[in-house]
Amino acid sequence: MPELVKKCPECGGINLNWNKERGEIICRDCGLVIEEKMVDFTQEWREFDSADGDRRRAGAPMTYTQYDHGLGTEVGQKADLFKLGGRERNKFFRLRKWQYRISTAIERNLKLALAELKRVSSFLKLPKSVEEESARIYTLAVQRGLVRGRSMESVVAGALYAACRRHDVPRTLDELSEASGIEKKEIGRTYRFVTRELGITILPSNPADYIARFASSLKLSAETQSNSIEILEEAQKAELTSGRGPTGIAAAALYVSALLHGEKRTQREVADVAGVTEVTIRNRYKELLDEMNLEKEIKKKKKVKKKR
DNA sequence: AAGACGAAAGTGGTTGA
DNA sequence: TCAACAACTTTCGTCTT
Repeated sequence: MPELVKKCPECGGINLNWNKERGEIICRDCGLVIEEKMVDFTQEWREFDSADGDRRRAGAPMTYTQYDHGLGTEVGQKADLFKLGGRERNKFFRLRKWQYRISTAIERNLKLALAELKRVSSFLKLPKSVEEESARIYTLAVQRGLVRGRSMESVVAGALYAACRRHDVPRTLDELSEASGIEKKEIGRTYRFVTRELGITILPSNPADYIARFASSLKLSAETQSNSIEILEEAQKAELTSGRGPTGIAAAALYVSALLHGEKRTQREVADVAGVTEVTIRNRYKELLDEMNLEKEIKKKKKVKKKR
């Protein structure tokens, strides 16, 4: 925490929280944001100049979730106006006008879009890193004019979806669709379009990334969860996973694992949280049984039950 | 009665000519 | 641009628990 502020000017509290990432100081008692866009005093761990090892930089940390990156400029201020002569004053107005024209269209769009983005992101409880990434993607998309002809919201949703995938915190299209109010296919379309145009490469999502979330909403034990990941790994070796929807595979692995651990969930329940149908689970489930020697274990379970 | 299973027909998207 | 194709869904009837 920099020396500048020690007490909250509003309530006098000393319980201040310095959010380095956003360059804000916030009073924990009254919630007042005391200082925004302040200089980040933490060191930059990159070497700028090999001649001296001095690491430094200046300026507020840049962020994409603020429409002007937190670095916006404005030509002149009203107060300066009175110091200028007629000619200078004309020049001043001209410059201001240009500045306004250039930036206003894109910025207004970004301002709205980022508000929407934050809304959806917080609805889905996405981490800050994903939010930043998607804001970056959206900004690029706007600059390339990719939003034209598409609704702003759908591009936002597409950017979020892409960011989720890149950060290995995949959300299903259904979830994104629910959070943003955009149709699933529309999101998928803009997602593909934007990533293609921007040359963003996305690895196919790993089913294991879904396990944790599905397991917790099904209230399954930790063992069941880790076991299902083992099942997934075997399935991947047996090449059961390529070309299939990752959610279906994750759901099936979880279903099998739950059976083996005596924490049975119905196919319906698993299907619902995974956003697939029972039929898909059945198909994957059957393949899993075929390829792995799980049949015996399942039968064992059944026998145990009969004895009781 | 509810859940599991499987067949058949339909949908949206990819691929290759 | 169109047709073939694979994955997935919807729907429905049957079997099992």
